[in-house]
Amino acid sequence: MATNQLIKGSLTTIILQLLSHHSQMYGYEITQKVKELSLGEIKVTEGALYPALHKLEAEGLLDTYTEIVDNRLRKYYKLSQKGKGVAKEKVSELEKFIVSMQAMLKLKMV
Amino acid sequence: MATNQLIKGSLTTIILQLLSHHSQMYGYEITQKVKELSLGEIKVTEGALYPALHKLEAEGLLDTYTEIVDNRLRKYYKLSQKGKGVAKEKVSELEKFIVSMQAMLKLKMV
DNA sequence: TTTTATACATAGATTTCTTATGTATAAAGT
DNA sequence: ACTTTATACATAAGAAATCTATGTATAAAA
Repeated sequence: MATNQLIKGSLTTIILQLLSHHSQMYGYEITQKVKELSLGEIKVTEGALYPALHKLEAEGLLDTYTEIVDNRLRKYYKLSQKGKGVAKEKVSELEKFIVSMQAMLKLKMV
Repeated sequence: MATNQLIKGSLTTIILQLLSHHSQMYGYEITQKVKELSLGEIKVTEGALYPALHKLEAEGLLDTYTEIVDNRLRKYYKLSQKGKGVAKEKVSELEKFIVSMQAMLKLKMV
């Protein structure tokens, strides 16, 4: 499983999409969920994930709270009201983008 | 048609994919082909395209030649032998990535 | 005792893109 | 006649997003 550089540009949308389908998630959980859903193809690095989460929080798209579980800190993220709207827009854009990419992958030799 | 930031990271692969299906293309032609295939959804800017083409050329993945057509310069790019191999790898990675993205887009609320 | 897993975070470097700018020809619109 | 749009290349400065490396800390497994 190589860290996939294709994720560049879509990580934020992936985070918003996951949080649209889970009432709350913590950082490590997101990395594991992406790994699981991509069948090991996509690895989200911490150096990419945490700054992305902090940025979304700073923009007011995510709300947070912390919990101690098994003596370890967890910082939970959830979509704010504003975040729910932006998530819909961004996910919709990603869907269109995927359709476009598929059109480009279906080419036949000219 | 907004310049799509989702393209980040996949532009190089798109170029290689297009050149896998056209024996040669010039820069402006690539921008138009992407626009056409994406139904206007994806606009490749010149500031992104030309540096990407030059990099691929410097890496030995693309060969070039120029032609004057209608009194205007065209610089044609085509895959080198090495480029053909790399194109296959990169396109295969992109296909896997798209599959992963679809898996993430199909989520249901948990 | 060491490695792996869990869980957060940041700093510096790198890559990649956007925006703006520049040159030049030709066709189309006003 | 003049301006805009299309064609066709290119680069520079800046912004944005990522990777790699590093750091702290607990717990379980090897």
